[in-house]
Amino acid sequence: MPPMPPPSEPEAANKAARGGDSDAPRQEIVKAAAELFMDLGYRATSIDAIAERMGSTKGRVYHWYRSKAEIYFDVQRSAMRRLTELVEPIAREGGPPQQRIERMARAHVDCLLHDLPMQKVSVQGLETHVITSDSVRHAKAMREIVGLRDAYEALFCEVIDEGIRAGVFVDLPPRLLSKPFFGALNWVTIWYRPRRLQTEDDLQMLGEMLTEFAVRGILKERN
Amino acid sequence: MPPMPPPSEPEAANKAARGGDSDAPRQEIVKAAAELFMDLGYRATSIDAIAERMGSTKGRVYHWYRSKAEIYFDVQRSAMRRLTELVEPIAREGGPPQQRIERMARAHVDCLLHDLPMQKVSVQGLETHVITSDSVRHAKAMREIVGLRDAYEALFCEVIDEGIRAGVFVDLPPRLLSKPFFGALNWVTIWYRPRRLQTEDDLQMLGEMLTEFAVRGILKERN
DNA sequence: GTTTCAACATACCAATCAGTATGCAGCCAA
DNA sequence: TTGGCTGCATACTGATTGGTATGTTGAAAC
Repeated sequence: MPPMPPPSEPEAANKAARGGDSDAPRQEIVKAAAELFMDLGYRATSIDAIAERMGSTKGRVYHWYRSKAEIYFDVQRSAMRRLTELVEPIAREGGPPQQRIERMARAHVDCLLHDLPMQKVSVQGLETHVITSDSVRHAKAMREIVGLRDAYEALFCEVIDEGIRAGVFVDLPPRLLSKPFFGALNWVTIWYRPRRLQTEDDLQMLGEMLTEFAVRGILKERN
Repeated sequence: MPPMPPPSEPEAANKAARGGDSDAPRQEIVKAAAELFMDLGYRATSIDAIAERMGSTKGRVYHWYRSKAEIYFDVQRSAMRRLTELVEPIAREGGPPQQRIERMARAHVDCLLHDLPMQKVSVQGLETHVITSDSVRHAKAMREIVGLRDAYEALFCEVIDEGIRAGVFVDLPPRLLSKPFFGALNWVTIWYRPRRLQTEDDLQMLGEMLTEFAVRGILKERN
């Protein structure tokens, strides 16, 4: 595999953007790691492979991260942050619950499809494979990730609850109803493989189709 | 972990039941392996751990299997065989497509829930993590598993196609429509954790709820 | 110009683990 | 009773890999 050219993105002037923590080199590592986690899984991905994908060596990775698990948790954080940034504004909007949940689902799927590596790692229960190896050491980070996911799913559950009380969604516990709802959407991370000839239009149609399926699943039939 | 007592099942008289291949000790290994694959993932599961779970040692495992990948493929085969045995008869029955697809989905979910370890390993794209390590050596076994899964999914696609032509299901390619359909059902292998206080009734209600959600997703709305 | 330090690269270690080689007990046939 | 064979257990090896310890370099600070 030929070494990748340096990213040469507009990397200027975000040095101390955040608390001095989340940097540009860290994001590059997270991206490379997410791609490998997606293809090989967490265990099978070696730090050397992550470094090689960036055209560097292990030293660089361990300069920015103290362990592989820490990289993994950053992948999770990034994924949840992007989803929340996209979906939360829609959830806070007004309007009928049916339209809001549809727009939220659509944004959710679009994010999955356009950021597949990170989102695939995040969305599947891959975490269990990590915690079991070091259940004690990373308990705090695990709780944080679980908290982020719970808060994100709560956005949907609240809108679903609204729709139930309005009588337009089937009358079941929102927490339970959200499971197959997310299933219909998130399953795309399991079966979908990006093709060469796939256009942006194809992705849009796919997103629309999955969204409509999921919404039909919660809509009460109106005879 | 205390060593498990010997299974002491009715293990008599199935010695040469099949072609002399699939035996009772092999099934015990497959079961132990499936449970560990589910909890830890393929890579993180060591042969020693599989043996320890059976109260034996590595020698026993390697007496019946030549590699870890071979065990993995047997888990897949067993899972697909059970599903197909349950669902195929329903698919071959007569009756309206809506009722048939509902019964098939129900049988599918029930099988997932009652055989979680094997089915979870089978249903998720865990396979990719295996092939990438030895893509050439296990290509044949991989093709077999993929073939089994394709044939199984085709059972659903055919009934869906019937329903589309009858005008009761939404008019989309069955192959595509089946993706979120399976997603709504299969996602249960990701979020569901068996609880101590879970009764058989709870499982039944869960299966019913997921099935109804999935069927609503393909049903054309009748205004 | 030299001190300092961030940002890496290189070399190395210890642990894990798939797979192999070998030992060994019991059973069955001759 | 012996020879062979099945069904394991035990001992061992080579390869991988997470993590550490130690160089090295370029540039800013003074």
